[in-house]
Amino acid sequence: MATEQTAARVTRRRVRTRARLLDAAFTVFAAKGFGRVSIEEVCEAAGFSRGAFYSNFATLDELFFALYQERADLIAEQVADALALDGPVLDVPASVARVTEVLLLDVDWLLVKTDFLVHAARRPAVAQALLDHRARLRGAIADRLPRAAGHTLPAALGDADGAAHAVVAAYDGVTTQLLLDRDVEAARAWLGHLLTALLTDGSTTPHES
Amino acid sequence: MATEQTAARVTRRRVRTRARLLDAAFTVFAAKGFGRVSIEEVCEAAGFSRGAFYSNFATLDELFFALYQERADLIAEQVADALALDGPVLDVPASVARVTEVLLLDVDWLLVKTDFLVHAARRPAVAQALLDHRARLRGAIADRLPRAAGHTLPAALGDADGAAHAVVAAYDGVTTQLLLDRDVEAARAWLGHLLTALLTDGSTTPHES
DNA sequence: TCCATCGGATACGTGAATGTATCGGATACG
DNA sequence: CGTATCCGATACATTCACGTATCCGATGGA
Repeated sequence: MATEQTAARVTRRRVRTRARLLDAAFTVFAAKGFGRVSIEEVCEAAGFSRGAFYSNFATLDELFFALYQERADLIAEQVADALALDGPVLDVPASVARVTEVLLLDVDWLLVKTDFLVHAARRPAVAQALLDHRARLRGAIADRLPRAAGHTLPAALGDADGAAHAVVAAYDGVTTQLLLDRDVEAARAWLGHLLTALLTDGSTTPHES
Repeated sequence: MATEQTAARVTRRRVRTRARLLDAAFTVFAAKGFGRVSIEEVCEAAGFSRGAFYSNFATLDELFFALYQERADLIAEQVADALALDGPVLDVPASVARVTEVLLLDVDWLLVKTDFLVHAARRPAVAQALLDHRARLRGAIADRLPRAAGHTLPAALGDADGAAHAVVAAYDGVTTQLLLDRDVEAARAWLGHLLTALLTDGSTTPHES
C-alpha cells in the first residue's frame, strides 16, 4: 500500500514499543493462554499502560495475529535454511536432524502456536492466512525433497508435495504429545523416527537412539 | 469411593440436568471456544439459570473435564470396537478405514478436543489425565496390531507400542490440518494414506483415491 | 532554541461475569 | 397425604476488563 515515505512517520520509539508489546504478549500468552489474557496484562508485562496498546493495535486479536506471523515467518525461514545447507544433493538423515532441531526448539512457542490454531479454526479469514503460511512451508520442503540422494521417496504419499504434507502432519502430531509430556528430547527422537519412516522406504532403517 | 447407597441420593432429575448442561456446554464450546464462554452462556443454552450450574459443578474447568472424559471414553470404546471387529487376524486396510471413520467423524469434537489440549497443556494434573487416556487408547491399538496378517509391522517404529504411538501422531497431525480447511473427506483420505504408509512396509502400495 | 506533532499515560464511565445468599417449588419417603 | 430434603431460580454486591476522552511530555524538524 503506502511506502514508508508517504505513510505516517514511524518513529524509532514506536517500533520499539511495538516490539516490546509483542514480546510481552508472547510471554503472557505462553504462560496463561490467549483466552485468559487481558489487554492490561500484556501492557503491564511490557511496562506500558493501556494507552500504548490502543495506539499500536485495535484489538488483542490483531496483536495475536501480528505476533504469530512474525515468529512463524522466522521459523519458516530457519527451516528453509536448514534444508538448504546441503549442496545440490540432500542428505536426508542430516536434514531431518537439523529440521527436527529447529521445529521443536521451544515449548512456549508450541503453546502459543496451538492457541493460535484453535483461534484460527473459528475465524475463516485467519484460518486462510494460516493455511497459506502452511502451504508456503510445505512448498519450501517439497522444493528440496526431490533432491534426496538415491532415495525414491517411495511411500504411498504420492509426489513431493504429498511427502511435504506428511512431514508437516508428523510435526503436528509430535507437537501434540510434546505439549502434554514436555519431553523435548523424546519428541525430537520421535519426530526423527517418523520422518525417516515416512521419507525412506522400508528397507532403510535408522540408527537406534 | 462411595457406592450409590451411601452417597447422597442422585435423583433422576439431577442426572438429566447434568447431562443437559454437558450437552449445552459442548455446543457452546464448539462454537466459541472454551476461553470465550461464560458460565451463564452454558446455562442459557441448557435452559437453566446459574443456580443449576453451581449446584452441579464448582467451576467451568470442572465441567470441561467431565465433558472431555465422557466423550473421549466413548470414542476410545468405539475405536476398540472398530479394531475388534475382525476375527483373530487383523485386516489392516479394513481396520484403517473403520478407525479413520470413527476418529474423524465430527469437526466440532475436534475443536473441543483441541481446546482441551491447550487447556491441559498448562495444568499438569489435567495433562496427566489426558496422557493416561492417550496411553489407554494406544494400548488398545497396540494390543491389536500384532495380529496383522502377514505384515511385519516393519517400519523404523520399533515394537507395537511404537506403531501405536505413530498411529496417534498421524491422527493428531491430520486433525490439525482438518481444523483449518474443514475438509473431512480429504482428512480421512490423508489419514488412511499416512496410516498405511506407516503400518505397511514400502513394498505395499495402497490403491489410489 | 522554539514549536508542532505524535506517542503514551491517566481518568472515567460502562457493561459483563462471578460467587453467594436466600427463596420457592418439586420430589421421594414415611 | 404430609413433610423434610433437595434442587434450581432469583436477587445482590463485587470485581474486572474494556474503550474513550483528555492530557502531558517527548521527539524531530525549522
